[in-house]
Amino acid sequence: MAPQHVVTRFSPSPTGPFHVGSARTALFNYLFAKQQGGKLILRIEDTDSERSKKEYEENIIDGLDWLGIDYDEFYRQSERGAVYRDHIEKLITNGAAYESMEDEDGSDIRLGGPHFRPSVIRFKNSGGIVSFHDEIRGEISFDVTELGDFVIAKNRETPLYHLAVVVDDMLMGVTHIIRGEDGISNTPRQLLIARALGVPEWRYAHIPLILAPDKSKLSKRHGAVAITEYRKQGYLPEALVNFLALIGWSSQGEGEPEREIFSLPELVGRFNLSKVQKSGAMFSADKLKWFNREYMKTLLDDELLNALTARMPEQSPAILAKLLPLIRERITTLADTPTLIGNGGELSFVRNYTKPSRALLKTIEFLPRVRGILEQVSEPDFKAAQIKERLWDFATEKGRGNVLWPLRIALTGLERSPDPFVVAELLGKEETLARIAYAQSLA
RNA sequence: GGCCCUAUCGUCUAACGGUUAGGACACCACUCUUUCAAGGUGGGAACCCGGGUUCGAUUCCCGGUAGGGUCACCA
Repeated sequence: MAPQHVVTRFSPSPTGPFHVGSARTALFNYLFAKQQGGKLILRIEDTDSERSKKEYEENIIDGLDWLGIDYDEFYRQSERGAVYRDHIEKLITNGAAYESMEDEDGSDIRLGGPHFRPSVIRFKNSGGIVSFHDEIRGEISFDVTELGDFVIAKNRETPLYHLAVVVDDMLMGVTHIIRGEDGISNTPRQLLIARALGVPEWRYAHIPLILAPDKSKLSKRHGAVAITEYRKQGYLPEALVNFLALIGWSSQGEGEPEREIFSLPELVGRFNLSKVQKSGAMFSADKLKWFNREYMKTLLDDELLNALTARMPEQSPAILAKLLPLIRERITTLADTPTLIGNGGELSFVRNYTKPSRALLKTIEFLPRVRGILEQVSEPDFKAAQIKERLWDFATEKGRGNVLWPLRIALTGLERSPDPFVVAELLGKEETLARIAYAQSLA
């Protein structure tokens, strides 16, 4: 048999914002396809014109782009009406489907009355056991008898989900169907249709669902689920991708170094369907934060600065640049920065001087001496390390708590802030001396 | 409820019959710093239960229990 080119597809329905669960499904499809040297198809399943919205389609496309998941082909089911129509005809012609005038209970639906409904197209189901191989779970079988003659199209023009999916997967040359675990129960119906159409079967892989803290399927009511939301919250796409890849999949194994940080290309290299977990996994916001921090550490200074200034155009880039090292070690996401430099924030002292309260200062006894020492430090030497060196012995002699704490409070007025040496450098000699003098006067 | 899937620290996971059951996140302690953050060091913490199979089961099989998914003229 000739080697078959791998084709996977990600097929969201645009009925809501791009969800982290969908994003992970998309990612797994991408990783597998790329690794196999195959292609990924993005197929918008918008046959339900009532619920499908253009804005959601855009949201999905933008989200994929932001995450760096690119695809090779794009389709929209709403534009493929003729294709489905032909296959509905074909199924009716070869006797696999029929136009049904009866309701589930067998009553004729054309007779009018309060329950009048138009006729539908049903699949003629002869029952029996249908089984398939799942790459992750192994053999799965269903008794399809109970499914009855299920509906595959509203009429000769309008396909329903199962039919559209099967026709598309067939025509688009899909080889591997990688989707959420909730698709397992759809599989037998689709397989029945596929057999009637004479499709060689696909390889299936049903990946576990992402669970909320209460172990139910993750949804809106559990907080942020939209990719857009994470973007807004200042997460880096690389961090989100890395995190998502490691929910329900692990590269760890015999001989593998125990590592968790992987770039997208590295993930492509290591991905393996058979190492995908069988059980659902909870979404851990803490772990995501950790990944984000790890990725932020790797940002170069100017990259971080650019990201920050883009988010806070009203903020002076000069101040941002000055505070960068301090911001860097304090933020989890880019969005944390405004609270840090905003009023009352740990780094707010550069722009606003909060008047130190007497109680917070504790003692001002040594402030004059401190000021005296700092006056001796030359302008070019007014750096954290030098300032610390000059002050250290005196502080140690008098008790560091008695010297350093009041100094820091005098300079910032804040209960929490970076250490006094760094603060002094940031403020500059003149401002530092002025603030100390002011604090002294508070007695 | 029927059908289907699943079951290792609180969470994400490693292990593919014999291990002191490993790592990461979170947590706690200590350290650095008399603040905060970051850093460093250390610690507590798991094989759902019951039967088999086997010299030996976390690992294989069966049952139970629990959790999840799905039961549309939605996708």
